[in-house]
Amino acid sequence: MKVKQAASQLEALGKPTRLEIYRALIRAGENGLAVGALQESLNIAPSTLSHHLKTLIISGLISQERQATTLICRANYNSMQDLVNYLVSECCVDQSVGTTSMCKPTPICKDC
Amino acid sequence: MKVKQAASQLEALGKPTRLEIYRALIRAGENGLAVGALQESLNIAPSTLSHHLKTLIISGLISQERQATTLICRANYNSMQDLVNYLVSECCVDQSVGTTSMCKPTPICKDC
DNA sequence: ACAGTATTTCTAGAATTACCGAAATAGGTA
DNA sequence: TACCTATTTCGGTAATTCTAGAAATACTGT
Repeated sequence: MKVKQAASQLEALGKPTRLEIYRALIRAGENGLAVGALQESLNIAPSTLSHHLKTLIISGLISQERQATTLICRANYNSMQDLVNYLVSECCVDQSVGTTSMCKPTPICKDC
Repeated sequence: MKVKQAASQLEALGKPTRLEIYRALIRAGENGLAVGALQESLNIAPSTLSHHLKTLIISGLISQERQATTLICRANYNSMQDLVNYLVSECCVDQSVGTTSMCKPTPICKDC
């Protein structure tokens, strides 16, 4: 993953409104949620919700599938996985030899 | 973790410049990096770097320790761990029973 | 105290973003 | 076709943010 794409995804999650949207989709699992259901449960203006969904879609974090007149939104779990991996993948690689790893006792990278 | 704090940390990582700063510190491990070393390797104006470091510090993602005239910056690994946990912690909890979990074959939550 | 290096604060302009109401579009159905 | 529901696009305002040069501050060593 390139830094620009990772930043785009992190920025997409960096506003409370969009983070709530995303977490609702994470909670929903593979069933996803309709735009209308999101709008009702989060209580934000339809145009605002649409705007935020677009941001999340462009970043690749979520996707939509049309079912008749409703649009089902789903979190893209692979994107989240890739993003987390990107954040921790180079953990400690520049660290001098012989020092204790920062990653213990709660390692964020598999090599530490 | 509250949504506002998580969003603050994600937003802090959501600009390429700050993400590069953060990743440099992740790579540096527990030794950390001086502000001046960051400035030289990333080639950004000192005032801009200072501004971004402040954002990262306020969000809790990094911290600084003074060593004589230089300030050593370090990534706060626990914060990253908490943030990742927050993102995936409620994965699939609203999902209907009987459906296959989205979390396979690359689970992002330990329960799936 | 003074000089020197390291870093932050101040200031300001350009650019981006959030937000929402109103109008427009997409798809389904009678 | 005409209508209905679901969702997006448009238009505009207010607020935030990025960026960096110049000045100010923090700390050390002499």
